[in-house]
Amino acid sequence: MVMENNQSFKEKLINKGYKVTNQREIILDVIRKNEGKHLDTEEIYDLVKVSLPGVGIATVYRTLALLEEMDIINKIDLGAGRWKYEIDRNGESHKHHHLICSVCGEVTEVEEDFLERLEDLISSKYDFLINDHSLKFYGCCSKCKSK
Amino acid sequence: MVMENNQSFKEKLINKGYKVTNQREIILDVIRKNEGKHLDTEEIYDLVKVSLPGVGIATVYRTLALLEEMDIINKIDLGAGRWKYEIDRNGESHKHHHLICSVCGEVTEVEEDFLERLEDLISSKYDFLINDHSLKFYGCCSKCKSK
DNA sequence: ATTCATGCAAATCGTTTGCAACCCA
DNA sequence: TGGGTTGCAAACGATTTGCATGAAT
Repeated sequence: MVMENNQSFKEKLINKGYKVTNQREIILDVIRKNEGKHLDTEEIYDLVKVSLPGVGIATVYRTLALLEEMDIINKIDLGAGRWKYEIDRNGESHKHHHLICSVCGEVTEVEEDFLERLEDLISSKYDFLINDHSLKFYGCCSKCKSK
Repeated sequence: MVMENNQSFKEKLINKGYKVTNQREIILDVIRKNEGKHLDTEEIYDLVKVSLPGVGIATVYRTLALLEEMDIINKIDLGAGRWKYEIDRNGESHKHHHLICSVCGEVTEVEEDFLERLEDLISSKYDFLINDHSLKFYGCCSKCKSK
């Protein structure tokens, strides 16, 4: 199968003493080719099975944990016990927020980050050192509104 | 045992054809008496067992779901798969944010709500009708910083 | 007496782990 | 060859459900 732009992934694996396997390449490929779709573990598993019918879900869980540890993907907490995976863009994952449609479940990214001043204010008022934040808006997306 | 200010709770139960039981009164009492402590299900269970040693955890789960359905408590999503319960204050539960200490797990409430202008901006730019939002800051609380 | 609620245990769901077989280096 | 990796099944923790018993009305 054809892989694109996974040279650094292979190198990272080798550098850490890990092995380059079909499963790992296909799982990362599925995440890359579905960027923006905010796949969860089960959805990734289903897509990987298309190329690799015999794959076990344990391998998917283990590979997602590995990719996260290697800072290749981020596990995004959508709240309500839901998670999604997305490609890490140089540690800038916290620099955007999510719009979560309560009707269809669609997740849209809001590229801006508006919270710096608010962080400063809270940080001093509550004497709390802020490392990260998570901001989600729940409601109804434009597609669902028009129905 | 002495219960305070649960008249409306009893009335609501009766109005809906539910029964007033010791378990239900004690569980609500525990949540009321620990407001601000952000108890999860297991912690509520442990506290209820003090007054009612034989209680089953299924009863706690069922009663929490009932209290939520009756708008007496809110289930607050703290992210990272963690939840807490708090007394419903007339649907104003979304008007505050949470500081979550990554070291000790302490949850502090930030009473202010700063997001109205941001909501307006996002709402028009993304054509997304916002019903609710969730904002969490992760970091290190003052107690843990000083250690 | 009737009906709903409870406690218990079994079932379920998503995730993790132990282990023998397997495969990449 | 040898150690990391896989698939499978069992284990796991949190939550839910079925059912007979027990309590509230």
